Amino acid sequence: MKLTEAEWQIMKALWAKHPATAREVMDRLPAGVKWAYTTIKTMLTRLVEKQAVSEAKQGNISVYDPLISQRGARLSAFRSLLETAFDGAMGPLVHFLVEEEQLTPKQKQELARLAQSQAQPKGERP
Amino acid sequence: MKLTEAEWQIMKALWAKHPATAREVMDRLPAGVKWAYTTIKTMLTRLVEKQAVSEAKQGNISVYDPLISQRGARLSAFRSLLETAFDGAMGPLVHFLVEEEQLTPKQKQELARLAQSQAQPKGERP
DNA sequence: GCCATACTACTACATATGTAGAAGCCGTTC
DNA sequence: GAACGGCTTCTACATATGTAGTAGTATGGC
Repeated sequence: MKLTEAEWQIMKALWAKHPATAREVMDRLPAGVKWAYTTIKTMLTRLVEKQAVSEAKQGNISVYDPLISQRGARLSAFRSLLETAFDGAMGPLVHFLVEEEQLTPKQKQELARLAQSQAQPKGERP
Repeated sequence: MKLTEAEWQIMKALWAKHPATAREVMDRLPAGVKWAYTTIKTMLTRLVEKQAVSEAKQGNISVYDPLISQRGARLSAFRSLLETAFDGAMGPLVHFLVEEEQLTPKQKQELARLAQSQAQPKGERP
């Protein structure tokens, strides 16, 4: 499920609160995003077509719900980046991440800590 | 410098060997990619317009060179993903990376190792 | 009952992206 | 010197994406 930039904005608003009406989505868009109400409707309609969002009518009002999770969306966005920009392999990305800046020392530490705890699970969990 | 999927293919071929003619680029595209020669030319022209690639004439033949590095392209693709899908923060991405699968245990170990070596620089640098 | 709202469906349109054909120019080969 | 093959520039066109207007319809307030 590949989302476009604009679709991400809508989805984020929906994930933040759902089910939600188009108007509610509108109210939750980041301050910078100033779209016409009908633009939001268009995006929502497209997302419904894509089956990223469900639409239910309450009376004549549409109420939307995400059908894909943020995690799922992140996963596919991430995989897509990995494919096109990093030869589809984690190796180059890990290298890039750690070597080529990006991380503050603190984040590096956290990363190291997390990675380690994952790499060597002591009392593993079912 | 935002590259599209197709443009990435071209750039990868160019990074692999450059300067290169359109035909050389064509020969270096991944096996799966079967584009008409003129398609490659179109992509190259667009990349030149975008200033991602330079074009020099040798006689009547165009020879292309990347103007942006793979590293640079990766960086901006990465940042773009971070922006749209991970709230622009490394935190969520690091969490995602480590928690939400993706890494083999081996990679996690490597990541931990790399991250640690970076996180605790002994003779630090200004 | 009538009006102002708010909502919906449909249509529109510019720009971006993927993909390629057509036509013309030039050097190599008989 | 005519034909062939390769290169170039232009043009084309479908689909995707971003963004929104218009017109019709239902609803709550007075």
